[in-house]
Amino acid sequence: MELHHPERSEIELPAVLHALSDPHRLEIVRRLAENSEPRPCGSFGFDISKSTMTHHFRTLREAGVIRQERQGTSKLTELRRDDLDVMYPGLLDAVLSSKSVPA
Amino acid sequence: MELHHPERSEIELPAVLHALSDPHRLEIVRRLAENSEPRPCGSFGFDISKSTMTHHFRTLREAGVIRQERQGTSKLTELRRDDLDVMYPGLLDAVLSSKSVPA
DNA sequence: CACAAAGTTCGATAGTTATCGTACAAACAC
DNA sequence: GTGTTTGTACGATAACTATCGAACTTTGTG
Repeated sequence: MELHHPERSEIELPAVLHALSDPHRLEIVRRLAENSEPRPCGSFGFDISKSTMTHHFRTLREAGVIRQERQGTSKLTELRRDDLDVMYPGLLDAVLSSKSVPA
Repeated sequence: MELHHPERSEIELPAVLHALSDPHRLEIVRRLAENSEPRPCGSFGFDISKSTMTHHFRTLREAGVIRQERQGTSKLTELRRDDLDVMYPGLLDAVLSSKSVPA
């Protein structure tokens, strides 16, 4: 399947806010921000099923929050910090600077 | 009915992000920010029903984004900018500084 | 080739949400 | 009192969402 990523200019604020409003997805974004190396989806030790993880990653990707790329049998994920900082300056920093809550 | 407002320390980030992720509610918050006078709920010319407006204002209030107070037959609404700026510094500014989209 | 690893797709389900119309309540004006 | 204004409560409904398990695909490894 093709991975659809919105262009920078197509990243919509309500979609970004909605993507970040789920505790699991918020935690994913926090961890991606702490460790800026792209990392596979499976490297988050959440206690939820693989198909649910797929759903959350797709939500983040389609909102323009993350970028995903196939790499062998896994899929590397990184934060679209550059694009988000241009479109919505300060938003990601504000979200990330608040205390983390266990997912 | 009693109006429940969360304490400042009880304002949860996912709830705030969710409250702001709806285009109607985002527009309400933008207008409250532009004109800092408390204003009645009916003073937003949205083309949605009164009961839906009640729903959106309740969502914003229970998330801790707005404060509401009865004043005669109407109800005055104002942004909880002080509390939001303490709990999540920069968040509201980042959201408000992005271009407005018609609801 | 067979097998393992990492994700996706496909229902299914239970819960939430945005919307409406109608009926109701509270405060005010007359 | 009768209305008027402003908003709430109550169903109802259609759409969306978070979750799962089972089957599948793709890539790499032996």
